[in-house]
Amino acid sequence: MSQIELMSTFRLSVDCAIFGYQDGEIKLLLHPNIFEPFQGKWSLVSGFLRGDENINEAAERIMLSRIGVDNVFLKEVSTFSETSRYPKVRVVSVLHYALVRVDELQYSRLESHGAQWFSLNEVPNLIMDHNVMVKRAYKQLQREANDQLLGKELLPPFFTMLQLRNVYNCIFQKEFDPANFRKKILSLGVLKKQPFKNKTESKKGAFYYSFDPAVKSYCADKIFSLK
Amino acid sequence: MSQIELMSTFRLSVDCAIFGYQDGEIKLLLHPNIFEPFQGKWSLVSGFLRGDENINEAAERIMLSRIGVDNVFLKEVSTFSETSRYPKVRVVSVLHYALVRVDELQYSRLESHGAQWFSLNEVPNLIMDHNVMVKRAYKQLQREANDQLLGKELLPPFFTMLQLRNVYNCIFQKEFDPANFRKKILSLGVLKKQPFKNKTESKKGAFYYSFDPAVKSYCADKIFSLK
DNA sequence: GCAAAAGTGTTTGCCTTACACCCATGA
DNA sequence: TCATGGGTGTAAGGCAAACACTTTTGC
Repeated sequence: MSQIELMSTFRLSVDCAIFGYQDGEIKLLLHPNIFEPFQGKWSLVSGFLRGDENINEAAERIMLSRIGVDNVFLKEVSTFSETSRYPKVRVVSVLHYALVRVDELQYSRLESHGAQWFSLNEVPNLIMDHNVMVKRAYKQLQREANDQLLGKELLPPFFTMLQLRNVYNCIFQKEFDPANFRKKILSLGVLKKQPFKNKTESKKGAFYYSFDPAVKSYCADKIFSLK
Repeated sequence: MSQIELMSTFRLSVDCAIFGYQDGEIKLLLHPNIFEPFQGKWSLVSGFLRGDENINEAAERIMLSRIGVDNVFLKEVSTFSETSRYPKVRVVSVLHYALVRVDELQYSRLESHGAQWFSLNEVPNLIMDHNVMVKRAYKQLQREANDQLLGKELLPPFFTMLQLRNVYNCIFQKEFDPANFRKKILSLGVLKKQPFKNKTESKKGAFYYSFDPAVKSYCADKIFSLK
């Protein structure tokens, strides 16, 4: 066993599967890689850990510098460490997933990097093991969307029950019953009814809701049984 | 920003919270650290990633070399990457948890390293952030014990319903109702009744069960609602 | 016979699901 | 007036918690 093998040097990459909600579906933000040998191929948003930050700080820095959003919903998913996943240099990645409001992103910054939103069923071939990462990140998103009420991170501050239900329909790839969805969500006690209506999506008009900032922990138990 | 900060060199540590089941309770295997400045203080079982292996292989190598067991149930939990968590060198850790059968361990190997089993409510002060690691690993164990029927990894090949229930009582820190537990577990359809009984734990004698090797995925949904 | 665990059955109440039904209104 | 989503109500079914009850056998 050579000394190189025992004391390997490598770089730690922080990769972010960034999910947004646009045109009634969950989308994934990709950008073209700028380094050889992957130049031009689509990739998750990523960067290397620096000496003056922990992994979470690195993820926040990368999100801010690449898409210009701060205070992002960010969760660690898992590591990727196959020895041959990157040529020449050993790179270990820590995958995260992020939820962002598409309208909050600075399009100028996105476009300057060539970033684009992709539907989840139209994700192209990505570099390295990034296609596997997308699948795993999405699974974790599904699991956690059932542990707590997400949506705050994907929707504008005020949203209708229809909009929230559409998000959940997308995430879980199923049609929730409108009546039961409403009752279940309201019973969680984390939404605040607003005194004004959205009239663009129905004739009658639907009240807007927002997340009650007074409630910290959204849900202790599972939201849906998903049978 | 100095070059050091941008291109930090660091080592990647693989840490294992090893859980076993002994004397009717869940225990944690610790060993005394051998490196300065932590020499002699209790620590999780850990080692550094080498250049010729991925993280999972490293964890398996460490488990085999330290406690002499192969084919261990191993799950990645999360990373720990505070910049100041280790003096001088930057060390990023990937925490795992492992389930082992206490009787399978080679005691000679354990003792040569000075390793010891600790009750979960008697865990001493550990080095670095290892106490936080133990808590997080245990929480993940709880979550996953509700996603799938564990126990195979902690109990001998043949076990009674009482033994399995005791494991679950320990993991979830609650008393499951014997009748309901039996019905719930058997309804999962993953256990195989054996044609012989254990007579040491009750007068009447309880049939042994084993995990049915034909069943791969133990449980798709939650086992207990845990309200 | 007593105690103690094994094992089965039953009742109760809650939660989910499915769906009926009325409301409001733009086209 | 008709279609569409908003919103409320309710009946049926499934499931889990609580617990009664019988079995078995070492002491």
